[in-house]
Amino acid sequence: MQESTSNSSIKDVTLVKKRRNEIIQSAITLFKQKGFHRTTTREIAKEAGFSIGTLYEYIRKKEDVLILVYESINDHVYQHMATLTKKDDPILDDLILIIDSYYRFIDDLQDEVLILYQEIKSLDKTVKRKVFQTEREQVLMLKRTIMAASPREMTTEEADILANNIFVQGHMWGFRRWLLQKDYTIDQYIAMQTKLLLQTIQYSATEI
Amino acid sequence: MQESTSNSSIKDVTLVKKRRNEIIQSAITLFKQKGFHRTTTREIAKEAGFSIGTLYEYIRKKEDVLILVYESINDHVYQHMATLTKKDDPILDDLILIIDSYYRFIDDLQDEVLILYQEIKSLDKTVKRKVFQTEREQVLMLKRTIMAASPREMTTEEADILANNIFVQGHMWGFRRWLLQKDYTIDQYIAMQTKLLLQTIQYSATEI
Amino acid sequence: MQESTSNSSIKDVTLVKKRRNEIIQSAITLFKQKGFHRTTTREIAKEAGFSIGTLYEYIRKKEDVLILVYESINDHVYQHMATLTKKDDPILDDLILIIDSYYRFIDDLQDEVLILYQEIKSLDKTVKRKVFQTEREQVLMLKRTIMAASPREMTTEEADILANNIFVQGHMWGFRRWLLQKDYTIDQYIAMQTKLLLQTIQYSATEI
Amino acid sequence: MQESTSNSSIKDVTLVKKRRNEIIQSAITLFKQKGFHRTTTREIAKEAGFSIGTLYEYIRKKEDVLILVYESINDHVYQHMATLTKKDDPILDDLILIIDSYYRFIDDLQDEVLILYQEIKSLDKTVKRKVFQTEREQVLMLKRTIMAASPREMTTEEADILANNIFVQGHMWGFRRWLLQKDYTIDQYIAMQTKLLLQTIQYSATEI
DNA sequence: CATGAATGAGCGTTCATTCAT
DNA sequence: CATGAATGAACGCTCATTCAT
Repeated sequence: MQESTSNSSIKDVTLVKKRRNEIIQSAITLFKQKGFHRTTTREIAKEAGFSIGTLYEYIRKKEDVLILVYESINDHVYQHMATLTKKDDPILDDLILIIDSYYRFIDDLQDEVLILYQEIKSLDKTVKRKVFQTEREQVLMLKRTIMAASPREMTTEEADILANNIFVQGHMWGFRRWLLQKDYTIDQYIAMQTKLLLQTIQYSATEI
Repeated sequence: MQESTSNSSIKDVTLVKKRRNEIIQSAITLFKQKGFHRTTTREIAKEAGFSIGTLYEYIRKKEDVLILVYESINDHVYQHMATLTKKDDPILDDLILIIDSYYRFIDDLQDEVLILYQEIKSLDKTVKRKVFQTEREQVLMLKRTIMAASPREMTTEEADILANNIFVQGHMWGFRRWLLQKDYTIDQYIAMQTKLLLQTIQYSATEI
Repeated sequence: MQESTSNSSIKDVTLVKKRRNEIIQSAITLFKQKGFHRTTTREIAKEAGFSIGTLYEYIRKKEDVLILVYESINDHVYQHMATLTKKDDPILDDLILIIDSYYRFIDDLQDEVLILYQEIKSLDKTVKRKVFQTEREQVLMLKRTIMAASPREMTTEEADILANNIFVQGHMWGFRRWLLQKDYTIDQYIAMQTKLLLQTIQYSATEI
Repeated sequence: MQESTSNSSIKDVTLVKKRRNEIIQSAITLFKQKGFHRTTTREIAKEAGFSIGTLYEYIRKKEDVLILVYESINDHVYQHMATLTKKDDPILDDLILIIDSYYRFIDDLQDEVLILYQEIKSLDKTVKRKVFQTEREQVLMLKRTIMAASPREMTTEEADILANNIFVQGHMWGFRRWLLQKDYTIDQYIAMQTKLLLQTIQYSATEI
């Protein structure tokens, strides 16, 4: 999935991978604190432990750092969702576990998800589209699991909106903290959202 | 509610109000297009129709513009929610109308809401807290309406999570467009989310 | 003739003219010493007596300075040639005076002409073409005068090559100094070149 | 003639010669396209087929490349002129052939001569003087031939200025292309300049 | 001898902010 | 009150040069 900013003046491929990971980690640390625009390339280099010149041996423009960061976080989240939903004939208990695991995963990655949301406008169109596509695929995986795990017949539209809601409510836990994390622990939040979901799934669709 | 960046070298209070509104409108126009960081103070002044010198008679720093914009959008959204939920003994149909009106309102203000989400990290702590507080109050108003309108007994936690979900799912319509607006019209989205809510509300809480 | 880099963020037109002249004079001083590439924008600003920020209120890019310098020198030289050759029915003595005046003028502008020759490759295509055109026009004016002043019939090709030679031999005095200024004073150089020209002009063209 | 930047960390003399020639050819190729300042040392090394580290085994500074190039072109042009003018008792026809051959030679080396003219300011004083000296010697050889070949008595000053004119008019063909190569082919240019020269040489010097 | 990753001084350029008019 | 010319710190980025391997 990840191919990224391919061009680098450095020939040693494993070194490129290593250095770019250092760049990504440093950038995430700084972007969490001050965002992309308030972080300077010199700060990224310093945090990564090398000089500004070295930084530019591994990227072409500052925006490339943002792209690397996006691809990294995006990949990370995507891989997790793919692993969670890869089971062939999921039952309701599987779905419950998936949601639990997904929400706890996002809880760990709160700041990274915040970055995804806040700097997307600064991204190049191509990368933006790629990020969007990855998100759509995650929702799709969730939707398939929901339909398979549901004890009752369910329209594809209904499953779709449920998948979207679960997906974004995960993100919401991270980036609307002040709204939620004062009143709930992650356990409570998961319990509440799961309960709501189950009510919906088990409710006979004909009754409305 | 709005008092903000009180310091201005200008004495005429109505003039200050007028000029600041011009600044806010110009800034929103520009922030929608290029975001806060890519918009220059010169551009804001030009868009507002006066000189850079004049701009600085009504603000102290560029960040003040962001604060003015935040307070304005925040006020706007808050006022709408307050109006929607001010009815004394709401029934279920009132709640349905409120959600409908709220989602359509957010649909109109998509770009403004995007600004709220994207530049919040750049804000001063005090202002940030104020923005958070306003959001909490909106959720609170929604929660009260849900509890009052619900045909069955409902725990305060259940109403709270429902209110939060509705609130953020409104925002989500705007800032996760690529995920939703390809597959749904605003009418369909409202219909789906309302249906889900009603299933939940009408479902007997004891059955789980 | 001169219109140049028209765009400036400064509104006061006479101030723009004044500042740009200061930029041109400073740049010429520095380009004489170290050439365009070795001169920094900060040096140009400092030499002109203002800050780097102010410099960039009057130009958009460093290359604009080179363009301004080119247009200025070019204009200057062109105007001189135009004035020299504007007489209606020149006789041989007029031509001799023109050459004398032209060579002395170039002698004064030695360093400026050197700049014209040495940085032309760095110029934008449009400006380059304009410079070339101005040179062609100067040669044309010289050619017309030669034909009019010649005591004998002369083909247009002959006059053309003579005009070209005079024109470039003027420049040559300036930028091939080491070749000439060790052996000749400007007076001697003019005398020699004039003598050669007269020999050619007076020689009956049929005899070859 | 060529000894140049003697300092190299490499001991094998023939290897040094080989590598430096590769450097010179690569540099000339690149300087023709983008000039000295816009060409990077990395590009020179790459074009020459070795690494940047290796390049710096054979030069000390980037300017050394310019020196090598200058010496090479200069040598080349000098050798040609020396060969052309080595005949012992030249007659007028020899002179005509020399000029023809010289102009055609310069025509082939147009871009190289342009380099000579455009970057001379960047050169170290010692090298500059050497280049100048080489040029003076070329003019001198031409001058001797003119005097020997002339059918009439000629003052040394007259021969000197003629030699200078021929020499620079050759260069002029190359670096003032736009002025000449629109209107003349190289054949026509040579014919015209030769005709002018012959008129001058054959004209009885006493008649003025 | 050859390599190429690392360095950092220094470049061109921007733009928030000031202040004399 | 309004103006806009002036400022300079600070940014993103380049590239000649070095040196460990």
